[in-house]
Amino acid sequence: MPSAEQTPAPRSLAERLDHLFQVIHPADRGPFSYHEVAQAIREQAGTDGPTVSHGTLQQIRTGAKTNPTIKTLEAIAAFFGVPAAYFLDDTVADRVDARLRELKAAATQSGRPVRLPADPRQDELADVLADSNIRAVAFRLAGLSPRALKGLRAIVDQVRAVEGLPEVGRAKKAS
Amino acid sequence: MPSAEQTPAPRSLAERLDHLFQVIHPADRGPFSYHEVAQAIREQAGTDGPTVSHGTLQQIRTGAKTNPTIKTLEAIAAFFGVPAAYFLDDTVADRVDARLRELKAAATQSGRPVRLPADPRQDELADVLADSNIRAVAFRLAGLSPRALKGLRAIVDQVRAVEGLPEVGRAKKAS
DNA sequence: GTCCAGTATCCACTGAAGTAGACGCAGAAA
DNA sequence: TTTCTGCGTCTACTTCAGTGGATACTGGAC
Repeated sequence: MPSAEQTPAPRSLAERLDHLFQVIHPADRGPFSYHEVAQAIREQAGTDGPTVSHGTLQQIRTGAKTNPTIKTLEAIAAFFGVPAAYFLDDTVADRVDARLRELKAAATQSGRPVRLPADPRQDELADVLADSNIRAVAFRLAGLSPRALKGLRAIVDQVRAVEGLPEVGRAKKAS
Repeated sequence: MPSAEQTPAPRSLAERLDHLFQVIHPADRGPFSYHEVAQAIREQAGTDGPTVSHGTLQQIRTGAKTNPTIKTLEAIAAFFGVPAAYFLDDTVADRVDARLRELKAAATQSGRPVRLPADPRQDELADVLADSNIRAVAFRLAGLSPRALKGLRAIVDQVRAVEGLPEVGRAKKAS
């Protein structure tokens, strides 16, 4: 039952970031570019939050820099919607990767949401934010009591109805 | 599941390191000194591992430096026997602190120094196994609008607060 | 073919993290 | 008392993480 992941090799920081780039991206296109991520982090952070340059992203991903500061790490993690501990802790990394697979499967099942036909580039941005927000919610579920989760499930079902989304059959259980 | 801890959870990096200094030390004496920790890390690491100077320890603990590199963090965490994610992730920090309290209570009776030889992350396996309810919610998130997801995130955060769970996400609140 | 927009990579520069020595201040021993 | 030892703090210096512009490459539009 614990779909035992057998990626035994303790992956390096570069490999972990590369993995995020490969796995997390809009469904209808390829991975993010360094400039994209850097700019998104810059906008999302505003004035208070930490930012990361495209150069730093490239250097960390390619292994040229192996010892970033925690603020850099947190900024990157926040963009991809994963806890910063993902880069430091094998256990956290495995759990996150497992959940990422679940979310990816769920997203492909429900199909792409239809969005306003505005600027196609903004459409992609909205897609990205959606994925990121899903992860933000999903990670917050850990530790909640079954009772609370049941209540939340009902709430989400109601929200789905409001937004005109189909019901989720409980038979869906992509292993 | 962790009983709702009421202790004032250390939040900032400085507070967390200070907490480790206060909690983890030989039973028959006071806390470690910076020089002690620095030298112990130096010896324990040998030639390959990362080291930390006494100045760095003091600066981080007092808040003079708030953005260390991950190798510095890992070296400190290794000495105190806690996962490096302790400094970044509230959930990990709470779990470790709970375990530390247990060990301290047991150690003060037996007169042994407080250490963390065991892996404090084994508890997370239970969380993973209890994920069926989480999956049920997560599946329903796919396709929802960013606006709805943001609202749900707030709801989940409130539920977490009600159940005494720590906040999720970037723990940093750079003053 | 020529542009052009977007990409990854490289690299000189800036600034902050890390270092290690100096300093002052305790408390204990002589 | 003085001396010594060990402590935390401070700080000049070194090192390297982070930045951002330059560069070259690619694929598509014309």
